[in-house]
Amino acid sequence: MPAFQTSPGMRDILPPETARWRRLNAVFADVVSAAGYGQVITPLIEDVGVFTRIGEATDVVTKELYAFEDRGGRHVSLRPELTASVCRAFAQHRPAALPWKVWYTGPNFRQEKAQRGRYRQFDQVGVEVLGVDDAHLDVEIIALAAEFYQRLGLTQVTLVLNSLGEPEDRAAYVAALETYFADADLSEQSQTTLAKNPLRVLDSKREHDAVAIEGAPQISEFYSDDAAAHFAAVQAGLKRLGIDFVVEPKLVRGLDYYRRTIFEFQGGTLDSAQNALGGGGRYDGLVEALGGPATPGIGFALGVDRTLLACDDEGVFGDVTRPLDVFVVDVVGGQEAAVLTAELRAAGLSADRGYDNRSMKAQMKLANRSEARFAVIVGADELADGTVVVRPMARDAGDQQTIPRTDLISHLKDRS
RNA sequence: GUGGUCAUAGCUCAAUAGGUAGAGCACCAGGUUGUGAUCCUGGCGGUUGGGGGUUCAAGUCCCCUUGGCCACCCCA
Repeated sequence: MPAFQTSPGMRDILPPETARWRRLNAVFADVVSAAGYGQVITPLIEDVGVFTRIGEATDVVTKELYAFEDRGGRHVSLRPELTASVCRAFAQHRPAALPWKVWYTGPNFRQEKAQRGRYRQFDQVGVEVLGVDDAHLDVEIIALAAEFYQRLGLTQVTLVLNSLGEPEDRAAYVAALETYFADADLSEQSQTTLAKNPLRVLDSKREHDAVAIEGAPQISEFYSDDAAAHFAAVQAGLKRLGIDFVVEPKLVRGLDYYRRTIFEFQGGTLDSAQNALGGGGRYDGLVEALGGPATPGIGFALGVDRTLLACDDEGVFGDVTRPLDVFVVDVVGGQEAAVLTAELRAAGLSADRGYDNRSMKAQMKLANRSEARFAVIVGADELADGTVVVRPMARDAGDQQTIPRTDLISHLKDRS
């Protein structure tokens, strides 16, 4: 057993898996860049206050924060999510040109018990837009996420949609829920939840609570005219773009800052405990809560791990490793391989080589394992003649040939 | 955080009623002194997650601990 292993809930991501990560990020960057979004990179560590503002009734903040005091006595924390950091950055730098449309990718940290698709350090990709209240923006945001999934090849993704109404609507609804649930037959855990955040009771998966939740008042009964109109506009916009969705009145997302539009993408193949691939919503009060000007905002974050799991389950987005062009086999000491790989790489061809002056057989095995398209072989004869052997590695790619060493680059380029 | 379950070579797994750990894959080396992917032979490789206990004897029983997985919780 090794002396050290990754901490609980943490893990290494090694090749070839890392290639899939890069690919996923590249697809995401393509989608959002094409929509005018710029990348932001914010610190992993923030003043803990940045995160405590996102909700006193949120486990992410109250129980799972990696908070500590640094050597200067500052109370800081690893970020549990990125929306708060982006809003803090907005409040700090006050970009003048609105809307401010940004995207990001990176790790987040939550100290909860890990299981499949749920790690203490987990990556998200996401976008945030600040400064625009338009329902068309809600539609655009959702459409971007949908396009991302589509580009990956995922088909079993369900968009679940709801609106929490304006803050006053939400407050009125919460009050109504409190009254209703006070007399309802709830499980012990849900009664605890009720005291902290009545909305969250709707999320309970316990059978005990099913009847009570079924009969609970619906948020839609509390929408103001504006909220109802906004929600209707969002739905109409999605239909116009041919994006399927399901309105789920009981959808309440974890973070407390959401207002009006909220949405979640659920994978069809994952177990319910991890089926939330990603989600987001409108958070019109968050920038203000962080000391900035009153600014509407909306965004989403998508879990990279879970998205990759969903890709596995659907059998899409499989092998993304780029095959090598050339593997150089040098059985005359290794110096020739050093020169040849340098030349090949400079010419834009990918090239690897064998080391330790191993036998030709051993080096050919390496060439085979590397999945290179060609082996370039240099032995004593070739060295003396100023030639190289170019051997195609695929089964039906023809015979190897000996060519002048000076022709190697052009020869390979002709054959690719 | 609570509960359940599991933990044996790098990987996937075996090991009858407790008796001093095996296989496949992978890796390495050979198979007529230059050539891989098939095949054959051989080799390397484990103080059975860690610690303690019961026993003449424990991978196999008991306790503790660490970690994975699953459910709850929460969320991406």
